[in-house]
Amino acid sequence: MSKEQALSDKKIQAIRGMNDLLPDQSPYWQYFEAQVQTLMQRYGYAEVRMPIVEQTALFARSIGEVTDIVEKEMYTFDDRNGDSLTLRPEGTASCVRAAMQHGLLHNQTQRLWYQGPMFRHERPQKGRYRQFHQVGVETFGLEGPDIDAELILLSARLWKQLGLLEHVTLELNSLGSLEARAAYRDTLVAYFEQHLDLLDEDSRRRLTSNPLRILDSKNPDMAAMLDAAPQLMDHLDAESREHFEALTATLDAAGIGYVINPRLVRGLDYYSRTVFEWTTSALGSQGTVCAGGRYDGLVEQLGGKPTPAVGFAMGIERLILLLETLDLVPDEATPSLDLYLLGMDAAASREALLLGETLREALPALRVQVHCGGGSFKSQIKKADKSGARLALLLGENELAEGSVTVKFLRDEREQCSLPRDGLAAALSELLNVA
RNA sequence: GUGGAUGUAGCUCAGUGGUAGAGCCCCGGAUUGUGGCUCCGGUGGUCGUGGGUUCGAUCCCCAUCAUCCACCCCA
Repeated sequence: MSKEQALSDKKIQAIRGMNDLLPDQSPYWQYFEAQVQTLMQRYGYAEVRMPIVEQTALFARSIGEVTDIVEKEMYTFDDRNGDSLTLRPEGTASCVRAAMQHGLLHNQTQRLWYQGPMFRHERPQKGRYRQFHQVGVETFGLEGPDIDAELILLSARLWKQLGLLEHVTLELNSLGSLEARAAYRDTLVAYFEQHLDLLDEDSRRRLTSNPLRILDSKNPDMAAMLDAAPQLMDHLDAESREHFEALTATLDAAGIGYVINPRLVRGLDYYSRTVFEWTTSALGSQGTVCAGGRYDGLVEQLGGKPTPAVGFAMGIERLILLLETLDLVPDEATPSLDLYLLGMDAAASREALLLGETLREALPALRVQVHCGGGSFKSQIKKADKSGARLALLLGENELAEGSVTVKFLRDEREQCSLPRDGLAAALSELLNVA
């Protein structure tokens, strides 16, 4: 079978690892996004929105040429003029680019956030998709540990709001300054080279690409050797140590629990000093729900003035999965109808449609659905019930003749009643307690 | 990229080498203008796709695509 034939015969479906968000799920997302938006406003962070596509070089230069993300996970293609473009695999690089390009970093500090889709060509799995969504938070121009602490407090407040705080763990580490990190890296590589025979295949590969990540290995055969490896914490420069100690002291004072994980190494090259991760054990192997750190060198690396920066990103799919798993989405997050209007015949149906408009005009908070598509009276009432509405408003010949509506209580044991259409809004407002 | 499991109705799943079933959903009826419960009836499937073996394949074999789980990676 030719490729063309295969394409034409095949049902068209979504790209692997890229999901549709359907009506039963969208309320969860709206709930989460609303929580995030108000939280950011409460901390004085401003939203930015960047394009989904950037020049490939932006990611290669920021994330690191030899990381897995850049080497084999990016959606990269040529634009019609031959430029190499890439669907963003993460948001920080774009955000830095945007902030630099528009002078947001010129002698000022910034607290920014964004959200949107990211793209990585990985094998899909629970909590890991090729198009996934992140909320990113980035701050610029602030070098002290106070802003590191603020970001962690902000994220902790979000977990608290969502009811997740007791289900996630904060892991902390410091990578030291870029210089200290580079020196430690050399020490570590030297150590591993002495124990080459103990390294598994993956780790040998990482010896040249990202030796720090070997520390993170799950291979039990390597555990003893890794335990004996030189510790990052012992190789911190004095300033980084001070920075880290100030951060933990602030977290202690704020009552935020954490675990210092000397093996916590973020995968992206641009991190230095503080790195942290919020993890959960409730999601299987993709347990990192939020992660970030300091990247003081990145702005300069991308051609800007040296600018301290810290940020983090949350994985929205993972957080929503967690909220679902733990049944933490409140019922109010799924909005239900107040009224379902229906008419017995064509004339009454048209009247119902118009009455719906009148009521929405008078009571903006009212949630009203008008039956469309005809059908028997009985089937229309069934639909009213299924809609979840609290009341059904029935219109028929009698109601049209006397200018009334029949109000049927769908959720209460209460006799239906007749109300005049004059002043109906006021009567319903009282009945439903809706403004 | 590697390993394993699974693809049958819109959904959740039975099933057999002789071209298919249940429950839920949906539609209609029992109830001339009244939902939820009950009863009766009905719509709906190229058994993921392509090929092979066979008189005959949804079932056996191969390939492919998709989903899930783990590795890897990471949010």
